[in-house]
Amino acid sequence: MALTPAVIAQATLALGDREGASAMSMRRIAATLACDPMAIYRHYPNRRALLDAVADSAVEEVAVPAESEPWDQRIRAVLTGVREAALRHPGVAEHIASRPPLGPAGRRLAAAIMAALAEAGLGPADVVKASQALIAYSAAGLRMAVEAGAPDDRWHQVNEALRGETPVVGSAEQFDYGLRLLLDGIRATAARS
Amino acid sequence: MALTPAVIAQATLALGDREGASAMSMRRIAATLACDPMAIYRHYPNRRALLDAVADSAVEEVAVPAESEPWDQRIRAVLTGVREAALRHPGVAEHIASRPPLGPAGRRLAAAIMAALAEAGLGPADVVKASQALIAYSAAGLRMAVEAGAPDDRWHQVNEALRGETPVVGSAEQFDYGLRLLLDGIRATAARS
DNA sequence: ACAGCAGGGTCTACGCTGTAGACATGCGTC
DNA sequence: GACGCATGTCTACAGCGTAGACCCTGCTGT
Repeated sequence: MALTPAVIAQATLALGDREGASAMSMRRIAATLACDPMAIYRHYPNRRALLDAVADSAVEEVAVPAESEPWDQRIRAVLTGVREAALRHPGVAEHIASRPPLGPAGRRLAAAIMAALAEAGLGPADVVKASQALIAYSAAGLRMAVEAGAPDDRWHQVNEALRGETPVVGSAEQFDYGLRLLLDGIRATAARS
Repeated sequence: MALTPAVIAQATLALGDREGASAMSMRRIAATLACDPMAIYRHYPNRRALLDAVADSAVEEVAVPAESEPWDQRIRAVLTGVREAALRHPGVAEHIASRPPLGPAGRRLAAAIMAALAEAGLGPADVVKASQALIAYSAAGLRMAVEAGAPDDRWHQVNEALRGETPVVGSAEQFDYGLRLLLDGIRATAARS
């Protein structure tokens, strides 16, 4: 298997899926590729650049919703799509949540969100700010979901502390609730202007 | 200076203020305390527990707003207070944003938020979910603010990409905008029920 | 056909990390 | 005085990202 950026990224993604984020060290990645760790640096300048590429490739799975759908449905589709794609690849989920959507797939989705916000009636400045708020919220929710999975994590402890019904921290219901709050707020803001 | 948990935490906080998050390694902390790195483990089980304590001590600076104020003002006061306290201590800011408010200071503030949400008219289950949404959003905004400070960071690059006016990613205005969206959403939800 | 060059893979090594485990020291109690 | 316990010290381990030098291989210019 020839060593190319795409091959490295795909192997890294698979390794992260199998063994989690901490397994994605340069040495472990190289081991699965049966090459020297330093060989990877011929294709990526550093580890962070590689993880950026891996994160973007995971986000590629998310479909851009049709423009015929209402703007709020489109935003929900994109953000829950990213969330689900990230949770399908827990190894890179935290990295996805940590960085702006600068890869091609990420930019495509960010553009879809901003288009939907413009359609909602927000001005250009508000579109940027609202999209940042949506992305920030989603990133944090994703991060919580990933961390609440590890039993030794503090978020997991919070879940146990307020046990009584189903886990709340990091759950899809929790995520959706906050997303609704934001969309309600956007609707109100758009109506005011 | 006798080595106690409080002394260690305070020295760590000061070190982080001076030299940033990456300086807060066990060895560097021990160096400023003029003790062996392993001595710290007599007072904290591991590095994470120490950072938790440091984070909580930074949050202690935030005042709980008077109950006479309207509920939304109280929430804004707490969250912007935490944000400003964290930015005053950039070394632990990211750690504050990464973990639930489990220390005494953090729990006090979380309780204030939940009380305000109850006063807004939310039911018990919604209080929990809305508070999680607020905390998640604030954590992400804080994280962005910290990272957008480093010139090599990707969020910083996003700022430069959409330059045209003042920086938006991680700014206080940006944070406040999203917070208003959430509070508007909470108001709408409370009104519906 | 042959020299030269560049791209890609390998090897070694540096400085750093968190922390386990054994050892030393000093102090309060019986 | 003897013990035990808390505290600090030392060494060592397994791992990390990656800089810098080296080598091989295949293509290009003449």
